Amino acid sequence: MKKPTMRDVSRVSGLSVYTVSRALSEDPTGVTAESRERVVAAAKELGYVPNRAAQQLRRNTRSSVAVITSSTSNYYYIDLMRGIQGTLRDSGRTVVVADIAAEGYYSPEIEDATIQDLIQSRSAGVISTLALRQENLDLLRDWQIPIVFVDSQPPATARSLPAITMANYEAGMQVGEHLASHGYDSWLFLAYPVLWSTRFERERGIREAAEKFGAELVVLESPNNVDGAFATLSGFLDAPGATPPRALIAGNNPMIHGAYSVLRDRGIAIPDEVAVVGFDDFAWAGLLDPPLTVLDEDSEAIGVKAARTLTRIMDDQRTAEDSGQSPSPHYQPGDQQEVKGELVIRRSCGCQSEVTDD
Amino acid sequence: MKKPTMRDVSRVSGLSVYTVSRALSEDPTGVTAESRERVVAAAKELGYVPNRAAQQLRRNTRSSVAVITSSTSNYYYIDLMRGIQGTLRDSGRTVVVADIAAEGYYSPEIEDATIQDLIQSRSAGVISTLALRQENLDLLRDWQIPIVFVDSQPPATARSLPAITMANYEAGMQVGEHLASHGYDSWLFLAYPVLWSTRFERERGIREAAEKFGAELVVLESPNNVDGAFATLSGFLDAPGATPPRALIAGNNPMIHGAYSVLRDRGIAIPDEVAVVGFDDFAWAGLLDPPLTVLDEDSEAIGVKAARTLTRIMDDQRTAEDSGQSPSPHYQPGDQQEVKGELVIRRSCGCQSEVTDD
DNA sequence: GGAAGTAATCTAAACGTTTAGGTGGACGGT
DNA sequence: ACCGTCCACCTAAACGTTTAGATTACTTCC
Repeated sequence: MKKPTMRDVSRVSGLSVYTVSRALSEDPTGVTAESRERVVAAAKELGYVPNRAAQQLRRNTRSSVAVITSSTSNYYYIDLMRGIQGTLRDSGRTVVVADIAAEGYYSPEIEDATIQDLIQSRSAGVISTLALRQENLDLLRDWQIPIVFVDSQPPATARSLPAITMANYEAGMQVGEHLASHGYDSWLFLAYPVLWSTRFERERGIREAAEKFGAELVVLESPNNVDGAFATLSGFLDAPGATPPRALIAGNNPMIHGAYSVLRDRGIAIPDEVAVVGFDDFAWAGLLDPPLTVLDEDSEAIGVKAARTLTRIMDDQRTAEDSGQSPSPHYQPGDQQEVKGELVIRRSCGCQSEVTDD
Repeated sequence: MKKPTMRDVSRVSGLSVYTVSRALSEDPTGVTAESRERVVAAAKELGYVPNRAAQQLRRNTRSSVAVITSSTSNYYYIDLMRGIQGTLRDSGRTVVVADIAAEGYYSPEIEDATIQDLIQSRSAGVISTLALRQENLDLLRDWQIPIVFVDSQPPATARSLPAITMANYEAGMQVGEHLASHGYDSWLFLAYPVLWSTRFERERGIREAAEKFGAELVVLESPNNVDGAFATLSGFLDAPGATPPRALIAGNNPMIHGAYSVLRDRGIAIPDEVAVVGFDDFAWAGLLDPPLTVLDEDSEAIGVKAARTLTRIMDDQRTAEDSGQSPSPHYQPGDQQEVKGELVIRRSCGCQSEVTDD
């Protein structure tokens, strides 16, 4: 079967391609109801489906939104994507996923290649969970592709770009306060690399809390995956003369997982010997042994907000273009939003009362 | 900044668009090294990036692979995607994610719209975690878009299509045998809808095991999400005269989650009062309370196999087309693979010995 | 020196859409 | 009967690439 084109529909219906195009468009003005019916019938008979590449070329439109992520080892990504997908579906845009730091190891080459790819396919917009290289941000700007950061901040040199983030400093502070309220005075922050920019503010919050409450703080950096966290924490505990902390703060999902595994393997009791608090809630947190106290960031809501912000920017861009103005993305101050995190208290921190959630 | 086209590069370099095109192509034959340098320099100076829509239109090629999923409430999806993404990246194809059953509720309209969309964008191939409507399979066939099913089977009317599945019948059997070995004789299978075709074989295996070992079996169908599972199981237990089963088999991740939540909320001890076995391993299974015995299907390996199979088919297709033959996708018998599941014994089934994993 | 070959380059026609600018006919008002 | 309006429709030119076929310049060989 040869793929039917608009010309075929034109031939079968006996109407010109112009009329066919008009009849099949969103807003079929200038076409009699009867003609349109003939066109639709012919299209159906032939199994005609428009060629998007040709449409995009001619109309100079973009249709897909790329999500740049370090996703796949981090479970919050599922909720985030759900939020993004659900919101974007309504606006009729496709979601393309580009994982540039699979398994927690980041490579600049993959980042560059990915950006090139996005530009080649003339993406409509980008949502990124990672800070990107300045060079690549410049490229996106030149090509007028709007970007929204989620979870992570834009890099220091481009702080005005839209970003939906958690109030990470306050979150770190909050965690620290809670640990202090239990009387713990030696803390360990098991952290992922700074490439994920949430790290910076979270650490700052924790650090200030430690100072304020006179706790001792060790920050331990691990690759952003479970095995790395496991190895890093094991290595720390095995070092000669090392003393385990009284409380452990796990920076994100993989860190939590690694930490729980290490503690369980060594028979260290949570929370009696070491208390644990994690960042980023996830479905199973309440069913772990013991149920994990986390600072929850509501990833789905963040995803929804990011998608909405991006949609607004893209829509503005299109109307600006239609009225002949510059199609540069127009960012507003309100495009930077902070979402408050919430401490979900379960038992790993030492609290008795477990909140009833799932 | 106006977006530079090939014509601009041609003007700046002083060479024709033909030479520019050749010089920038993968295999720059018929161009002097010097000319090519001039072209590359001009392209770089202008910040030229080829327009993929134009390329696709002219070359009649496809570049992106769509993953159709019911993903986002099911955690095995992460591992699956990791397998697919990693494999496909190497072959230079983009991955597009289309979620047609978010939250476990499926809608045929979304399925149809998604398929239309895939055809419009002339996708190179499809990987689907769900059985699709016959009508849509016909469409994909007409448009010569190859498809590989993962996890799920193709629908009954198209059994010859490629599929990478777990040996679900054997898996069900295996679970049944293990429960029987503990002496449990009343089982409850908490299942998701048949739309996810793994359901059928899993149930058959369990059913036959129940017969073989003389156990009583109740099958309870729930929407494919956590809340649905919670409600369904609660409803069952609350029914007048209902007796809780001695063993509960949870059909997949959301079912496990719902079941664990219900049992914990009601203070029913696992495994002493009700033993639990789940399908599909996930990262946290070993850290739950109690650690969950599961039938693991190695989703990442399945993803890798699916992506490899699809890549082979797409490559064949292209070479066939280049040599003037029919570009219909050519499926081989070996494209149907079954991956063996493995019973990972932890404690929720009643076993004492816990395997040390993660 | 000239025929014949070869390699580098060019010109121009596609690919499948959308859309500016025209054509022609029906209608109504004078 | 004439002019002007409107409307449905058409023709043809784009959009940014790739590529078949033509052209040119340069070698090589007799």
